[in-house]
Amino acid sequence: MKSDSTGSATSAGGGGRTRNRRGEGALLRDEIVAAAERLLEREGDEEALTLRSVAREAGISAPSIYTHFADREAILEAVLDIAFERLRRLVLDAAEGVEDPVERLRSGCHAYARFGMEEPARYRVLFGRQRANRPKIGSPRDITELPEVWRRRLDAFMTLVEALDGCVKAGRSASLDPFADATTLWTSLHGAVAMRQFIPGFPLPPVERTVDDLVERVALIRS
Amino acid sequence: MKSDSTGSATSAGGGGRTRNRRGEGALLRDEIVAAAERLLEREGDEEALTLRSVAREAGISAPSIYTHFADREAILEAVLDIAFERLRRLVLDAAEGVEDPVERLRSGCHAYARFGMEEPARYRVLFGRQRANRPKIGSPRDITELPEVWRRRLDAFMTLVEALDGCVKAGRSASLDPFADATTLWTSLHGAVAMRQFIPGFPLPPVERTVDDLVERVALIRS
DNA sequence: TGTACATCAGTGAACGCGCGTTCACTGATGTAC
DNA sequence: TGTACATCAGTGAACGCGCGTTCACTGATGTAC
Repeated sequence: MKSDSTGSATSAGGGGRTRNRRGEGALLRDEIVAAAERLLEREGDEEALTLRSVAREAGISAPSIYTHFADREAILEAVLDIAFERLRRLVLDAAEGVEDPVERLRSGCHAYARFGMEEPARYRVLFGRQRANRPKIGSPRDITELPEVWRRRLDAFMTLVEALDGCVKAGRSASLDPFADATTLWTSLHGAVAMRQFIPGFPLPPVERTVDDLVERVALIRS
Repeated sequence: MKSDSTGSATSAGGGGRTRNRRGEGALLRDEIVAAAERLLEREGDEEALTLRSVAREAGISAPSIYTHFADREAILEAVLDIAFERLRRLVLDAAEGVEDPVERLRSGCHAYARFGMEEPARYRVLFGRQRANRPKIGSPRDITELPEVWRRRLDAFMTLVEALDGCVKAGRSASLDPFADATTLWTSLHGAVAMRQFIPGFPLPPVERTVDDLVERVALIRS
């Protein structure tokens, strides 16, 4: 019951997992990441991802991790990668193919909020407590000066900026500064999602309604 | 340099602190809380407040804490108390005495955001990672059903609701649902503050401008 | 005024825990000859 | 086809660390008589 070395998660009982064949050692990397993802979803908290807990969940010994990851931080990095790739995909897919610029913006915003509500642990990995490697730069002039890791994370955000631009160009938004208004819209969406995660018992309106209100009002959509 | 028992923080050098006189033992409670506050501000992270680190900062031995606090959690509770009392005061003071309802709302919102920007660690204690004792209730009908600890925390928020109500009654806001719109305004302020803390290098507009935009647009102020 | 004693404020040593990481190893598997 | 050997995938034991908490204690200080 309190065994440390044997995680009962993957193959449980008897002999434990069978090791990979020669030349297929790299497969374990994926198993480790999958275990970390499982743990994250189950515990809902990045802090639950210790090197040892991940190893336990994957059904391997702790030192085995080091064949595939430099240290604990590298595992978190991999989880982070997955999270923002997923957010990117969801937002891009939602906007893709939607012709009407306002609907395009709305659709992207709803996808963003839905991700936050339905995959709260992953969302928090992206935008919860700040990680070690946040940008140290003082005040970049524009988004392209941000470090690579941040640009990738903000890909989804850039979709919103472009969508709002589209609304302005089509005369559907009265925004005088689409970039600034897109950032405000984005941080407002973040607040809507984060607070709903934080105080689940609080009588906030359904997130869909708040998203609609925010898009219309913050992005100055003409009705 | 790596002494554990002697924190060099308060009285440093020679004999260490002088113990309180008989009957004045309760004074240590305040010293402990003050040490926790100092640590919080210096480290910027609630997690830095371990029972031992607080004791070190206060210049006392770890077990001495137990005379005044049941456990580590109780120290955090005290820090939380301070944080939301401070937020309450700032927002109430900002709104107090301002006659014009729109200005009253604006003033309260700016105070909220200023608190978040100027005392980020304290703000995060209030609205960062969720604590153990968040409300377990399902879906309260209104705010008065929330547990005491949450009602106190949301006192500042209620000021915003009332201020928005004032705007509506004065015909200065077109809001049809002041409570819902106040919550949206609040979570948007939270997002604006939280994201600025999270990505300090990102070229977001000055928070004051975003706050003004949010008040005007989300609260549907007539201009 | 003197003294025995209770109380109070606080300490030092120790506990068991889970953590990240290192190290020497084991045993199966493929390969060169 | 047989065999010695290198390589690969992964393990078990151990390390030092800081943590929260417990326990028996110490020494100064006020108080009862």
